[in-house]
Amino acid sequence: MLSKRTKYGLKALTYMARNHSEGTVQIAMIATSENIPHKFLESILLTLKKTGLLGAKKGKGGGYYLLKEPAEMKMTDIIRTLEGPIAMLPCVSLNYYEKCDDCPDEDTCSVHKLMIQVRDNTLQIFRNTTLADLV
Amino acid sequence: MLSKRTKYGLKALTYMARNHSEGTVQIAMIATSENIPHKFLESILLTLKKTGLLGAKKGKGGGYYLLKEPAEMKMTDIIRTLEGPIAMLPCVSLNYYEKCDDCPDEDTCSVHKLMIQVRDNTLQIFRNTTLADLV
DNA sequence: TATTACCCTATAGGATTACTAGGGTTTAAG
DNA sequence: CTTAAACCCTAGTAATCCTATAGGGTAATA
Repeated sequence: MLSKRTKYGLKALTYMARNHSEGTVQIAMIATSENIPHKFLESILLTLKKTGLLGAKKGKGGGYYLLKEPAEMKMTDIIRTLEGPIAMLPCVSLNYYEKCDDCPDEDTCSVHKLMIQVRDNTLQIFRNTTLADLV
Repeated sequence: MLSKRTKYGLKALTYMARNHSEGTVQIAMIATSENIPHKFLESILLTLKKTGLLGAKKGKGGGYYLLKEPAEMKMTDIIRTLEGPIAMLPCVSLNYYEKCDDCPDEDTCSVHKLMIQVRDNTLQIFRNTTLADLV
């Protein structure tokens, strides 16, 4: 299951992509428009900024803005930033790999093989979808 | 992310499928062989029994056994029993549907559409994979 | 210089996860 | 018919994560 954090983040980014031409967007705008708790959204946009997906301008008339064209922003990057691993098991994660405690040998683990299939499939969708596709 | 509960359950079922010809299998056997905490596994097998995937025989010489041929046991059934919804959002779940609080209209929600894609893809894998494929 | 809007830390309440404890009940074997 | 094996069931618990809020600090602009 996706966390609300990720879902909210995606909705916020989509909102920004829709209003892309109009410069900066304020937290409050997005929050009310997309029904996201203000302070929660604030922390989400902050992490998106830290990972280089968003830029921000302080002071009056400030706000957040996309650092890349929507068509350049892949789902893989967004979701990994907000949610973490895309894989369903740590032992099949490309970016957050971790060995299983119980499994003596990954190559012969049947669950491992199955989850690699799922991961590859999901990854293909996320790689081929950009923010522009969501608008 | 899959819970350990689901992962352990899948491993246990696979173990049972491998030793399918030999009648009942005891919890202790599976637990030691697959490195699963005994009592935890007990509760997992219990729920698999309640949903009709496993049968059990009490008393000396008893144990658990598969109620269907491995080739008849679909991943969808197993995973839904142990993990719950397969979808990444409640609003795209077939079996555990729930409306989102924030979303006024699902049909125009971009995140919704994306997650339907992912669900359909994952579902196709799980529908076409049986316990026999894992052995 | 006042206001706006982002920036940052801390934390609280609730849910979920991964177990563990402790015993009850049924069944088959000796 | 007794005993021990093995499933059955109910609680509970420590740790972690999730969602969200509080409260103020800082930079920039009008």
